[in-house]
Amino acid sequence: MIFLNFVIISYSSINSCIIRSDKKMPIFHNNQSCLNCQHKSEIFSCLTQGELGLIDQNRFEVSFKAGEIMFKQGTPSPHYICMTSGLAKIYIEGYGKNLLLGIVKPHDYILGPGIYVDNRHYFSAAALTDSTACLVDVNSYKKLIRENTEFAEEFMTRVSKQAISNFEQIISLTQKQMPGRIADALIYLSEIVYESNPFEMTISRQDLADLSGMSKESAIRILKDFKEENLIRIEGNRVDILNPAALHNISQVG
Amino acid sequence: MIFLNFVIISYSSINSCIIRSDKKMPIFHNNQSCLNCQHKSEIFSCLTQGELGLIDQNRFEVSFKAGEIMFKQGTPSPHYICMTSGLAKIYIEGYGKNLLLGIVKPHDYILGPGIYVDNRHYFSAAALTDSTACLVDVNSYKKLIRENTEFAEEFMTRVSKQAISNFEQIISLTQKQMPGRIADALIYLSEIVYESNPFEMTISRQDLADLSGMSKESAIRILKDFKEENLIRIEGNRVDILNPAALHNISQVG
DNA sequence: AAAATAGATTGATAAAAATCAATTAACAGT
DNA sequence: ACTGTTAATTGATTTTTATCAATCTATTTT
Repeated sequence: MIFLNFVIISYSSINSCIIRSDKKMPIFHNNQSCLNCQHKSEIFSCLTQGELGLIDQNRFEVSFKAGEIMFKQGTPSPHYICMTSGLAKIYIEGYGKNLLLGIVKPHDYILGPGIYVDNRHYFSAAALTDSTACLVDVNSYKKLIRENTEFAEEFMTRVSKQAISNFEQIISLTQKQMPGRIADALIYLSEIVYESNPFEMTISRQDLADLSGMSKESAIRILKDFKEENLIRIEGNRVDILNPAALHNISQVG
Repeated sequence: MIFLNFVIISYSSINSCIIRSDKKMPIFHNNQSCLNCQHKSEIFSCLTQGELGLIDQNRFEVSFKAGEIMFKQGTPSPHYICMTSGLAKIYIEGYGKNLLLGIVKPHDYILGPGIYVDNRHYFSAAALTDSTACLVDVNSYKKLIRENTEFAEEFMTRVSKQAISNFEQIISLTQKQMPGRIADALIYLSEIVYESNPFEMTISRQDLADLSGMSKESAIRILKDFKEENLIRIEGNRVDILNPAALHNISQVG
């Protein structure tokens, strides 16, 4: 019981930290090293060249096809994951259904509380689109946290910011009615995940429902209601938020 | 959006870290220092005498009457709180109603994600019974995290363990039906908070409802059902779990 | 002891949301 | 183009849960 979580989906991160050329592994689209990576998260600017090299030497890149499971709740977690392309969902497998915790994209990395407890995953991840990601040894990350105070402090700050937005999510799921929760999900997708409006929704209706803590039929009905109220327009997977102010209002009212 | 939280209610902590004698403040029942405190949380065993002294010099003790608010969501948070006697509830003030995140007792301390972000509280705390607590300067804690690697690592571990149990709470609230959630709450109260069976429930029905994410009427009805099924016995505030196995089963089934 | 107050309980009802069943649409493979 | 498969949609219905109103109980105040 009790509440209040931890780490996990960073707002941004090492990115383009692509492939280390290794003859035995398939070669991907880019094989630069972390050292000259152009899209590093600010948190990594705390690191020396040597420290970045440590990360670089303990990573490898994999690709996932849409729908593939990246890791599964309960399994050992020797790596954290930096998304380099595509989207993935993070979800808890609960009683019969899933709770979608969030969606990660390039610039995000995935790190769970298990790394400081028993090195197991406490949630699952699956690719939503064809994706590539760097898998980095967790111990090298923990080593940096131990040895670089600035890095550790920045990490704590990111974890904390995450925690604060999580509170909002908990309140949304437990205290808002379905329209409010769907409004929150649409705002999240538009403003945080796809960063555009209109946007192409690459998640299924079931995923949207899992993100909002309801059945997929209910999620579809709320979307329909919003459509009829001219709050949004939907054509296939293209979602256009016509009235963002009203949507934010629905989010507030619950 | 997204999820997954942070810090906050530690499983155990500095305790009996009672009053520093200060003529200008009311004197409480004990004025030993942290240095010879008999009930320190294991995490503080990482600290040197000097480090403990730092905590000792930056704390003071207050008492709260039952029902009094200890701090309020949104206000600045210059201290973290070590409970030294009594019980307190931690809750988020949501849309019209509260979500009770957990109950703290002596050996617990309260620390929120705000300390690494904007030094504000993201939840409120109120005394459930007459209580005493040490308020300790947050910066001295953060300083220790920065300077003592072992302490920092232990802190991360505690935060992570907390996070893991939080996942269970999120799943309970979002995926279980009312009987499952009340079962979880009763198990939490018996096994974690009061550590006894039967136990004297010092929280109100409204608090129980807030802890389980439902209306107080619904909480009462589920208790009645459990009583009629001979799972529990209730006399006033005394709760006796007659069939813990069945209660755990209800928790599992949802 | 009587009155006042707040909390607990109960029943009746309404609202919210899930489930079930069926249909339609989209799409991959042949 | 046809077939099979999966996802999306819709309507009908049931289940779950909240709300409302009233009563009861315990406790405190006078």
